[in-house]
Amino acid sequence: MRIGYPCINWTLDCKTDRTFRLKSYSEDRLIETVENNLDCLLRVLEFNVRNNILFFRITSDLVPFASHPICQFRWQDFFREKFEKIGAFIKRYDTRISMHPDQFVLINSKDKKVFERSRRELLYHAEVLSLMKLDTSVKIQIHIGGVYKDKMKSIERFIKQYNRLDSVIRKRLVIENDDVSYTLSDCLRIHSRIGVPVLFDILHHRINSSGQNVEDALTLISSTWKRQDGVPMVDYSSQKKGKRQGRHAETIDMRDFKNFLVKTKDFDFDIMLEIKDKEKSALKAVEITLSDVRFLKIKIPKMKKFISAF
DNA sequence: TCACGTCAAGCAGAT
DNA sequence: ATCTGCTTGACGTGA
Repeated sequence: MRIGYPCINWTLDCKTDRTFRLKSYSEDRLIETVENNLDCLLRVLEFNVRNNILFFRITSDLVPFASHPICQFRWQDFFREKFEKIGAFIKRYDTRISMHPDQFVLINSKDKKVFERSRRELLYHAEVLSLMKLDTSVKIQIHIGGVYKDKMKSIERFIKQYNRLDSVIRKRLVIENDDVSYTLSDCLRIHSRIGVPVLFDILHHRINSSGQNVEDALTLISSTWKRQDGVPMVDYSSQKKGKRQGRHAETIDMRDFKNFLVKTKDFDFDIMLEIKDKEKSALKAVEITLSDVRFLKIKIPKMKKFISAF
């Protein structure tokens, strides 16, 4: 099991998701921003390895406007070596990477233009991971999309339009149950048709449940991940107390987390902590898994000492 | 230096 | 009809 957090590290004094306004787009601006984001990404990954955090979600904002028509610059060629260097670091320390395109990516949209924009955005995500030379266990997670007042038709449209996606996208795509529309059972039904692995989101399952307990859910999703997909990925977060359902907590609820670890001790998976304070909660989670013999299945870096990445 | 209006993209649910 | 949340505030103009 690896423990991770998404996109942002608050401890370091750099950002991996710096951006700018579309109106201020220029090649110089793009180069400057991407250079900053990639350099920072390597620093974040090194911070993570030093702290036994071997799972990390890379931000979709790494290359601003990458899938927008305004971007004609070949950032792939310009930054090829930097991407390779980051990828080498990731592989060397056996870090698991994921990406999560944002809410505008909709495979099952009724609007051809929305589907085409989504395809281009997914291609950008797949390109980033290919440039890092990462294998197909490195996944891009998306939700099923909109319901458009007819869930059955929208699921069929998802399947049809999924099959039109480029193979570089399909081999990395995984689907995740969401908090309002598509449940775990909906995702499993889609898996049975097209074989796409299912990522299990604990909090979404609590809010928008299809009835399974956590153990049964993990059994079900585990069989959707094949050898080339790596171990299953799970999104974990605590509900923010007294707030609207689905809001993420400020920091990890250690009692709830320990309960979860005990319940799931017989499964192997990588866990993404979707919690506001990011690496702080990940550090707490790593600490408990390393200090309590009941949870000793956590992965630690292959090499104790490592050469500085920068 | 700082306040604050606005930012590529879509949907669903709340107000 | 309009606003908010989503994985996350922060860019950039004007004073």
